[in-house]
Amino acid sequence: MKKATMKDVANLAGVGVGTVSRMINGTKVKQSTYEKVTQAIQALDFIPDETARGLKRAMTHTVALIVPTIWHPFFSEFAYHVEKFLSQHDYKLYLCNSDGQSEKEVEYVKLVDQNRCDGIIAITYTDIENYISDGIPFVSIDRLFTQDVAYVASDNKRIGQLAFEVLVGSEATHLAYIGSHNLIKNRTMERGESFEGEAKKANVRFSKLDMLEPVLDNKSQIKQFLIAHPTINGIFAINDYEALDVLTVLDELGRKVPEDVQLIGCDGIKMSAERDYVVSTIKQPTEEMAKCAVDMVISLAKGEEIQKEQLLDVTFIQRGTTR
Amino acid sequence: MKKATMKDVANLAGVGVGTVSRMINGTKVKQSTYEKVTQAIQALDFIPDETARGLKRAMTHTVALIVPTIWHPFFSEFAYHVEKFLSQHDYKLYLCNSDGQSEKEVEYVKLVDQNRCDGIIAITYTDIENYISDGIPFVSIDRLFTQDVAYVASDNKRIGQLAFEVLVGSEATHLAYIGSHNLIKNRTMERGESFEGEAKKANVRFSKLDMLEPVLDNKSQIKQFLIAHPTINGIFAINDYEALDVLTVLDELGRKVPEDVQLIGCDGIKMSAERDYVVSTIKQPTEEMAKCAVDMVISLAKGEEIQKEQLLDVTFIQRGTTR
DNA sequence: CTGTTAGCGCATTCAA
DNA sequence: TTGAATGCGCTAACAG
Repeated sequence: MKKATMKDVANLAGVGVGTVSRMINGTKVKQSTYEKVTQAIQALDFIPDETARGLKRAMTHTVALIVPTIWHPFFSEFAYHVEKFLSQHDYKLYLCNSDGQSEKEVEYVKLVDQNRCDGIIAITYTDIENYISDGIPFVSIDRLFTQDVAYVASDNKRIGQLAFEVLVGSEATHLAYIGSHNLIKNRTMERGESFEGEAKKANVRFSKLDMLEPVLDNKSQIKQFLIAHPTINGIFAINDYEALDVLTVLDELGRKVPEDVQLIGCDGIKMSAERDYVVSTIKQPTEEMAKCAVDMVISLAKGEEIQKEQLLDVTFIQRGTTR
Repeated sequence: MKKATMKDVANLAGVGVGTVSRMINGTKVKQSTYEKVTQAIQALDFIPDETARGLKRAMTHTVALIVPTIWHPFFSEFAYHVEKFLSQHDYKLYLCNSDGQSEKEVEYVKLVDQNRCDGIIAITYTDIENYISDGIPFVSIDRLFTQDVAYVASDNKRIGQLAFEVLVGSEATHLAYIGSHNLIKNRTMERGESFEGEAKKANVRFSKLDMLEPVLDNKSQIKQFLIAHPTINGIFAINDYEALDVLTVLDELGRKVPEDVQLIGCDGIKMSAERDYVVSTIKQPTEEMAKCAVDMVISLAKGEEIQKEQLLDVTFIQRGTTR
């Protein structure tokens, strides 16, 4: 049977379409009509056409999430929470994998102009700020824009400090930072900078390996570095993947973790909700970041004024790679 | 500036709206008008309103993907590929986390009736077949429906066979299957069944631990089982997570892998594209499954007739838990 | 090849 | 409180 429209409902209930529309949108109607219409809706299995509503209201109740790839535990955890919170507000989510390519990001940003979604939450590490037509509801994650773009990020400076505190607190005497970066300024760089800053300030022995992306021979560079600095006994890696690679290399070098060397990662990734963290780590508050981003983007979509910057706190998670 | 509409473009170019529409939809027009219109489009930054197109054509070029949770490497890999293939066909993807709850699945299935999407790809382990109004474009993954629902699955019988062949081929003499299942009939159960069948057929010593979900004390049950059957030296786990738990328990019991005991998981999960598999495993052809599902759902959305059953082949991936 | 027009299904204005 | 009418932006049918 063909899908029922509002007109069908109105006819069956013996009222005007306007009345049905108002009822659906929550305007109060007389009790008797309410019942008639409700019956008609049920009888016809009527479900409002969201496309038509979208056209009329110029609002889709949809948000696009742009990530480099959903196939990564940090992004998939984030996406999970974003969808959860959006869903609580009755919003739908477009999933957009950019593969880190600027052109794809730009393509997905157009979803707003096409009226396919009301706003965008994006994790990008390329240069797209120039393509964000201003005025579109856009919330960036962990990214510092020069322009007037809303963002939520975890406190990356605090991450470096915390890593320092933990390592020194458990008697590391020669610290090292191991990480990589690309040319776009993003906030993860601050992790290493503040870690280094703390070490220098406290006059603790410090070395670093900061590679320029794309990094092809990550593990061999790490190995070289660790051989060159054999006294390192406290390592802070820029993220948990890097930490896992460091762990592998340490193992190859026959160095015991955490007895000989302690290691802290960053991000707090887990393969999935019920699995454990992979190393001792500084955890980003993924769920709060998602909630924050959702609240912001919905507010922006409604044209409300918001606090454009949100910095959230991080926590240390103790696992097997520190004592 | 307000968004330009087709009418604006038509006015500026001095043509009718129909002409503009036809141009956008690829109908041939005279070279001179083509140029005029193209200029007007660029001048006005015109982007067609997809909501209006959707209303008119009753087609949204959007597909919904329902998964238990995107925060799981198998589902996020699958979702990654699904989005990639959809994108190649110029389709968008709604991400839907069901948390394994039937009500949420039903809610998301309604997206089709709301005209928010043209079809659905779903990985479900609950009893929703009754809620799928027939006729809606629905493709199920790894799930055996009693009704006339299209599905794509990997060859789960072959999975069990392959696991058997590999283990026996590398000289395991006492095989075991470790897994769990719930009450909904799904195809993963076939993995253990065919594995057991092969063992019986070949007269190889065989034990099994098949737990009923929800399993609360997975590892302790595994430990008990392995202690009760100390001669087991070849284990097939229903999936890679189960295999990881088995690995942990074996380690606790001081049994060397793969020297004392060999272990094969299933699914072939990786934390992300560039990371490695976590154990020796029988890999599901995730990417092909995604391609297949996308092709099927788009065909169904177009009203085409399709082959409703697709069984795809699996492969053994050798890693550190087998010799 | 092109302009005009009639809806797609709904929300909203204006009268009643 | 309600019905009727108008139009959101676009596509497709029709006439030229």
